[in-house]
Amino acid sequence: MAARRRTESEPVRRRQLLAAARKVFREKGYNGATISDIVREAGVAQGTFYLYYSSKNAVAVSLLDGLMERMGAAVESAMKSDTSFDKKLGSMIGASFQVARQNADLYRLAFIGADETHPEMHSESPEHASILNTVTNLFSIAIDAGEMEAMDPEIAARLVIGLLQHAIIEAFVSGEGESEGSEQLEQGVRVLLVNALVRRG
Amino acid sequence: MAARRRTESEPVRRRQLLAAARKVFREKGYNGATISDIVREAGVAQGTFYLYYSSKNAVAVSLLDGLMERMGAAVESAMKSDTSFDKKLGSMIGASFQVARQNADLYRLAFIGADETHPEMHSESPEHASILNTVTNLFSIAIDAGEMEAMDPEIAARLVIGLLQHAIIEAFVSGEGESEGSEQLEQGVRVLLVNALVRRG
Amino acid sequence: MAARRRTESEPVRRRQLLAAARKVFREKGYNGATISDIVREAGVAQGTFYLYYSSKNAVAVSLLDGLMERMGAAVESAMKSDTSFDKKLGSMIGASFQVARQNADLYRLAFIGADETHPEMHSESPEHASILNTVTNLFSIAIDAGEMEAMDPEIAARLVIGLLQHAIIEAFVSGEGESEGSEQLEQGVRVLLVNALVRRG
Amino acid sequence: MAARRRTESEPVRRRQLLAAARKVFREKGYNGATISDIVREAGVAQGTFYLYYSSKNAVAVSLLDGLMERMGAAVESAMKSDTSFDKKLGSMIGASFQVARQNADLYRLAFIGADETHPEMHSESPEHASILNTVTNLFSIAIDAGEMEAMDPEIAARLVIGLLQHAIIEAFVSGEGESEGSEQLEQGVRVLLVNALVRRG
DNA sequence: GATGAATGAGATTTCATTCAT
DNA sequence: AATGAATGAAATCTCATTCAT
Repeated sequence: MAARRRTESEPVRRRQLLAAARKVFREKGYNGATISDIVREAGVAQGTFYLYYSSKNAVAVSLLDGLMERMGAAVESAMKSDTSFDKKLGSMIGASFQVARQNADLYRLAFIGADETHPEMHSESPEHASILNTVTNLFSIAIDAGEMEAMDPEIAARLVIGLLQHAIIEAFVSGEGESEGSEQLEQGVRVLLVNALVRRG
Repeated sequence: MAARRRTESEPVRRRQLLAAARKVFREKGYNGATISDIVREAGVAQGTFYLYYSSKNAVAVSLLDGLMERMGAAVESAMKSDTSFDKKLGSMIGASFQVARQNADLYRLAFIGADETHPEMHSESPEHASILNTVTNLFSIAIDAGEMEAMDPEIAARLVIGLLQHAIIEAFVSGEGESEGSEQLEQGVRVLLVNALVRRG
Repeated sequence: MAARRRTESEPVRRRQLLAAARKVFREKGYNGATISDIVREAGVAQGTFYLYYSSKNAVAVSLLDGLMERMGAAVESAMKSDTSFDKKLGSMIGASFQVARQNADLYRLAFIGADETHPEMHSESPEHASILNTVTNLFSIAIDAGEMEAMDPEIAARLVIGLLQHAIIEAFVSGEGESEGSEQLEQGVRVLLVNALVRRG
Repeated sequence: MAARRRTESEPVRRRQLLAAARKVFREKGYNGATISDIVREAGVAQGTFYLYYSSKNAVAVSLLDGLMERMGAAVESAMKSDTSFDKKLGSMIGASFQVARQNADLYRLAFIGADETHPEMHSESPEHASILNTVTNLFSIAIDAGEMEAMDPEIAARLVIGLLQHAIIEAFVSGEGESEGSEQLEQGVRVLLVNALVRRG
C-alpha cells in the first residue's frame, strides 16, 4: 500500500521533516500550518512525525535553533578579523544581513510566529545569550580602547542586536517583495550605528 | 443573568467586549484565548460577540488600532513643543516609553501574538504610516536645519521607530518582571539615538 | 444542513445521551464503544456530547450511579416490611434479582466494563456504602434478636452482597441467553443464604 | 542490546514476554498497558511480540489460563485428602485464598481488566469448567453421604465458587492495602459456607 | 528468528460560527 | 438586539500491526 516503505537513518528523516516543516511554515505561517501539512509535504505518515518530534512547536524550535546557530557563527566569525572596532562592527552588520537574507522565512517564523516560538529568539535561548555575550565583549573592549563612545556595553549590545533584528524584519519579513529596500536599510543601519557608537577622533 | 441591561448602546457593548478581550489576551495570549473566554469575561452570550466583531482577529486588530492611536498622539504631542531637535527627540522617546509602560500587554499581543495581529503594527496600518510620516518630517527638517546628521530621513525614521519598538519589547514584553531594567533601556536608547542622530557642534 | 436543530432542555438531552450510551455499551461493550457511536445513536453532533459529559467514562459512571440508586431503593424497600428476618432476607434477594433482571446490561458494564467503571460499584461509591450499611444493620439486629447465626455482621453483609452480585452476573451477564437458569440460581441463593444465616429453632 | 542472546528457545521467549506483560498489567491495568510497554519491559523488539502472541488480549488470556490452572490444581489437591466433607470444604477455601494471595494482580486483571479478559475466568474456559466439575462432584457425593444439606449440587458449586471469587476480589483487588481484612473475609467465608452447606447432626 | 522504523486508521477533543427562539 | 444550544470541521495524538532488512 505504501509506495515508499524504506527505513531511513534518523538524521535523514529529521532533515526531511525539518525541510518539510520549513516549507509549510513559510507558506502558511505557524498557526496556519498543521502536522498533517508537514507530513504530507514530507511524504511520510502521520505517526512518523511523532517518532521524531513531539509537537508542531518542537519542530519550530528546532528550526529556530538552527537559525540562531548560524547567526551566532556569523557574528563570531565577524569578530575574528584582527581589525579596528568600526571594521568589526561593519562586518557584524554585513554578516547579520547576509544570514537574514538566506533565512527570511525563519525570521518571520520567529518574530511573527506565535507565543510559543518567540522565546527561542530571546533571552530564553542559550544561543541568543551567547551572541549577546560576544557583542557585549566587543563593546567593552572597544570602550576601554577608546574606539567606542562610553556607555553601558550590555545595554548597548541588546539595543544593537534589537535594531539589527528589527531592520531585518522590516527588510525581509514585513514587506512582501523580497529585497525591496533591504540594501537601503542595511546602509541606514551602518550609518546609524557608526554615528552612535564609533568614537570620533 | 443578574440585573444587566439587556440592550446596551452599541459603543458601550464594543467597549465592554474590547475590555474583556484585552483581559483575556493578557492572561492567555492570543492563541490561547477563545471567543468563549471573551464572552464569559464580558458577561454576554456567545452569539452577541458576532454582532460586534467578526472574529477573534478583528477584536485584536481593534485593540491594536487603539494602541497605535495612543502612540501616534504621544509622538505628535512630543513634536508640538517649539524647541530644538534633540529636545524633541528626547520627548518622543519619553512619550513612547510612557505609552508602552501603560500598554505592555498590547505590545505583547502585537509582537508575540500571531501572524494575524502583526501587520497592524507595521506598514499595513494607516496609523503606523502616520507616525512614520511625522518622524520622517521631523528628521527632514532637522537635517535641513543642520541639527541632525545627514542621512535618508525615511530610512532613519523606520530604524528609529524599530529600535524604539524593540527596546520596548525587551523592556516590557520579554522579561517577566514588569519594569526591571526598563529605565536602563530607555536611557540606553537616549544615548544611542543622540549619538547617532544629533549633529555635534 | 441539520435536519434537527432544536434546543432541548438539559435533562432531556442528558437522558437522550444516556439512553444512547446505554445502547451502545450494551452492543459493543465499554472498550468497544466510542463517543462517535454514542452521538450517532443519539442523533446529535459530536460536540454536543461534550456539552453534557466530559468523557466516555463520565457517561458510564452516570449510568452506573442510576443502577446503584435503583438497587439501593430496592433493598431499602425490602427492609420496610415489618416481618421476620428470613422474610426480609427473602425480599432482599427477590428485589435484587428483580432489579438485575431489568438492568443486566448495566451489570455487565459495571463488572466487565473496565478499570474505570469498576470503582463505581464498589467501596468508592457512596450508594454502595449505603447498601452495605443497610444490610449490616439488618444483620446486627437479627443477630441480637437471635434470628440469625452469630457472626460479624459487616463481613457477612459484604459476602452476601458479593454472592448476590456474583449470582446475578452468572445469571444475566456471563451467559448469552438472557434468563437461562436465572430462576435456578435465584433459588440456589435463597437456599444457601437461609441455611447460612437463619438460626434454626 | 547488551549481551542478550539473540535467539532464545520458544518457551523461554514466551515466559519472558508473559512476565513482562504481567508486570505491565499490574502497573498500568489492562487498558493502560500497550504492546510497546510490554516489549520495552521484556527487552525485545516490537515485532518480536507478534511472533509469540497475536494481540494484547492473547497474552492476557495466557496469563489467566495459568492462574486458572493453579487454582484448579489447588482445589484438586484439597480434594485428595481422605477426610470428611467439612474438612475438604475448609481445605478448598484455604487453598483458594492461598493461590489468590499470590496472584492478586491476575485476579485484578481478570475482574477489572476488560470485556476481553472476563470470559477466561468463567464458563468459556475449560479450566473453569473442570473446577466446577470437581466441586460439583464433591457436593454430589457429600449430599448422598448425608454430610451436606440437600440442594442442587451444580448450582451450589457455581455459587460457592462465585462467593469465593468475590471474597477474593474484595480482599485482594478492590482495597488498595494488600491483606487488610483478608483474614477476616476468609474466616467469614468459612463460617458462611459451613453454616450453609454442612449438615448438622 | 529478530528487529524496529514506518504506517495510517481512528479516537478524542476543541472551538469558531450559526440560527431558532 | 440578545441569546446560547447545537453544530461539525478539523486538529492532535496514539498505538496495534506490518514488513524490509
